[in-house]
Amino acid sequence: MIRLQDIADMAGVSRTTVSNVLHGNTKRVSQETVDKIKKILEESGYQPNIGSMMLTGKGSRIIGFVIGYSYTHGHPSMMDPFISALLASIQDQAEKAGYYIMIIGGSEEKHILEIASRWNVDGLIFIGYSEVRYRQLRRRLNKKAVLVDTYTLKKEYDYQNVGIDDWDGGYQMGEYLLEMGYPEALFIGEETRIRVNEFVPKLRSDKIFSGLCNEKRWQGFKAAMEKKGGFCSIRRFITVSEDAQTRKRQYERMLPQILDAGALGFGADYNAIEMINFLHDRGIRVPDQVSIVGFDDCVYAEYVRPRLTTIHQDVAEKGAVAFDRLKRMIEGETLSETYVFAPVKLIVRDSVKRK
Amino acid sequence: MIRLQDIADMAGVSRTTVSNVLHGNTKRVSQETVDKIKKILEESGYQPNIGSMMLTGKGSRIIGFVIGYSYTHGHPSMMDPFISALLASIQDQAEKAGYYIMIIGGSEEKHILEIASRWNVDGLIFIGYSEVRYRQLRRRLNKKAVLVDTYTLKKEYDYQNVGIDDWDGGYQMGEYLLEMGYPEALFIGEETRIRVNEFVPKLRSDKIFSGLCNEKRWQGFKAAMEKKGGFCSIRRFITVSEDAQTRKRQYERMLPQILDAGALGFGADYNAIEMINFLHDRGIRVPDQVSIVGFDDCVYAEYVRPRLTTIHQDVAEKGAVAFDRLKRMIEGETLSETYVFAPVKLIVRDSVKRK
DNA sequence: CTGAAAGCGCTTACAG
DNA sequence: CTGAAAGCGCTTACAG
Repeated sequence: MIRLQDIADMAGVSRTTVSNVLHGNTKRVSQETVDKIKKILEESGYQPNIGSMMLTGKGSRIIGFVIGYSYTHGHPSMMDPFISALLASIQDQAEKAGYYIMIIGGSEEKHILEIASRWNVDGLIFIGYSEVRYRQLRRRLNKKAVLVDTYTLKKEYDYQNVGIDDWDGGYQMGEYLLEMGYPEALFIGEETRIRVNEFVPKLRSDKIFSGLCNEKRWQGFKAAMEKKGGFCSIRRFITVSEDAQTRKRQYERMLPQILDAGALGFGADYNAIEMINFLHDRGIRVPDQVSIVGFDDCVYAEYVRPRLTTIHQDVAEKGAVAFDRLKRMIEGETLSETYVFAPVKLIVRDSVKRK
Repeated sequence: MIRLQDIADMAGVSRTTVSNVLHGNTKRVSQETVDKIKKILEESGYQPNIGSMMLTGKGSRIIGFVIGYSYTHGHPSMMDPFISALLASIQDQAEKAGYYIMIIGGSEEKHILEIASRWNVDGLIFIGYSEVRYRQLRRRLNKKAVLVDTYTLKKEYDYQNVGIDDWDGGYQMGEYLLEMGYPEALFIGEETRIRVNEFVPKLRSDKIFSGLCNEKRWQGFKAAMEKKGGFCSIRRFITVSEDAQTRKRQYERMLPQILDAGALGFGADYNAIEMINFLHDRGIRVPDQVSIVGFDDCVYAEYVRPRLTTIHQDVAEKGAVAFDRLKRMIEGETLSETYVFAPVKLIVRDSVKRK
C-alpha cells in the first residue's frame, strides 16, 4: 500500500501539499509543484485509503442496497429479474459516480442498522420495503434514503420514493383488452404477505390483500373497463395466494371463469407466465382460447411462447433515477418532490388475440 | 455515532478495557467489569466504526465480487441467472460470516486495482475471468482470490478455482441421448469472444472457438457417444456465434441437419431455450421432432414448455464453496488443492422423447 | 506558497 | 486487573 506520505517523500513536499493538489485546492500551490505531484500521483497509481477518509468525516461513499425480503417465488430475491435489473443499473451508475454499493440482506432491521452505522454509509436504497417497516426503521436510522416501489398509506409521501404509474399501467392494460374485445376480462394479482408488525388498518380485509401496487393497477384497469359506461365489478379483481401450490389449486378452480372471461390481466409477468404454462399443460391455447397481459416486461416476457404482451416499465431508468436522487441528497441538495413516478407503456406481443 | 469512548465513559473504564472485552480478551478483566461492559455494549447497540478498524490493520472484511464482463446476451451480466444466483449465495454466506460484499464491475483492470487497494479488500471472488486476464491482473494485485469457472491452459491450476465437472456433465448428456435413441445427436456451444489480450495459442482455430467449458463438455459428450464403439466426429460439435442475429441465421442454415440428427445437446440452457423457441416459431415440435438437452439448470429451465431436460449444477453450493475457501485463505489457512470441481447431474424433464 | 500539528475511532504493546 | 500512549492514513485549520 502506497501512502500519502510516500507521495510526499517522492515529491519532496509535505502531506498537506499533496492532499491539497489531490483535492484540487490548487490555487494555494505553485504550478510547478502541482505538476510534479500530479505526475507522481499518476505514475504511482495512488489510491487514498478509505478507512482514513471515513475517519476524517468525508463520508464513505458507500450506498447500501437493502433488499427487504429474502425469497421471491422460491428463489433468493436477488435472482428476481426486477431486483437484479435494478441492482445492475444502480451499481452501474454508482460506479460511474465514484460510489460503492454494499448489498444488505434487509430482512432484519437490526442488521441494517448495524451495517449502516458500522460502515457509516452515505445513503441507502430500499427495495421491497413497506412504508410501515421503513417508518419503524427510520426512527433509529438517521440516513439519507430513497425507496423504490413503496406505497404510502397517507395522503403524501414524507420520504423519497421512486415508483411507476401503476394506475396508468392498469388503465392501458384494461383499455387494450377492452379494445381487443374482452369487456369481461379479469385482473389477477398475487397477495402480499402481511407481517405482524405491518398491520395496515384501512386496507385489511381479513388476512390477505393484494399488494398495494395491484390495488392501483386494478383501479386503472377498472377505470378503463368502465370508460364506455360499463361497470367493472370488484369481483373481477382476483387475489391469489403467494404460495405456489395454493395458487395452482386456485387457478384450477377458476378455470371455467377464466375460459368464460376469455382474457386475463396480471399484476405481474411472473404470474402471467405461470398462467400461460398452466393453461398450456392443460391443452388450453393462449391466445386462441385465453388472452393474457402481464405487467413489468421482465426478461422472461420475450422467452415464453407465446411472447407476452405486457406493460413495460423501465427498470434501468428507475434505478438511475433512484441513484441520482440519493446522490443529490447526499451532496446536500434538498429535493422538492418526494416521489417520482416513471411512465409505463403497453408492449404488444403475441399473447392477446382480437376476439 | 456512538464511540468506544462513549461506552468507556458510561462504564467508567478506559477504552482499552472496553476494547478488550469487545475482543474477548476477557481473562485480563474482572468478571464484574466484563458483565457491566457487556451490558452497556448490548444496550447501546454499539458498532465499531469500520474506518478505524481498517486503519488498525484488522482487515476490512470486504470481499470484492468481480464480474468479468458487463453484458450477457444483451442484458447486464448481473441479470444473468447464473451470476445472480452465485452472488445471492455468496452474499448470504458472507452476511452470516460477518463479511461484506462489494460488487466490482470488472471489465476494467484498473478499476479493480483501484477498489481493491482503496478499500483494502480482504479478498476477491472472480466470475467470468479468463486465466490470461487473471494472470495479468495478479501481477499487480496482491490479494487472496478465488476464481469461479475459470479454465486453466496449463497442466495444473496455480490459483484457486471452483468449477464443475464439465466433462462428466457432457458425458451424462451424451449417455442419456444415446440411450434415448439418438446416436447422431449434435452438440452446440456458443463461441467465446477472444479479446486481443487473451490470445490463446493452443486452442486458437481461426478467430472463434467455443468456450473452454464447452470444449470439455463436448469431450464428455463424445466419449459417451463412443462408449459402445461408435465414432463421434468433431463435426458434430457446432460452435455458434455469440451474436444473436448471426446465431439465428446459423440455426436457420442448420435446420435440415438438426431435423436429421433428431436431438441436440447444448453447452448452455440459454441456447437450448432459444432453440426451443426457434423451433416453436417454425412449427417444429419439441420433443416430438427434435429432442433437446440443456446445461446448467437455470431458473428458466422450468418455465419453458416443454420443460427443459438439462444438466444440473448447484450454483448456490458453488457460491458457498467459493466463499468458504476464500474465507479460509483470509483467515490464514493454506489450502491443499487449488481447485474444486462440483458434481453435476442430469435432470430429466420433458424436452427429450425416446425415439 | 508550504508545512507542523491536531484529530477522526480504533487496537495493542507496555507500564503500573 | 486497568489505563496512558502511540500509531494506523488521512484532512484541515492555522501559522509562517
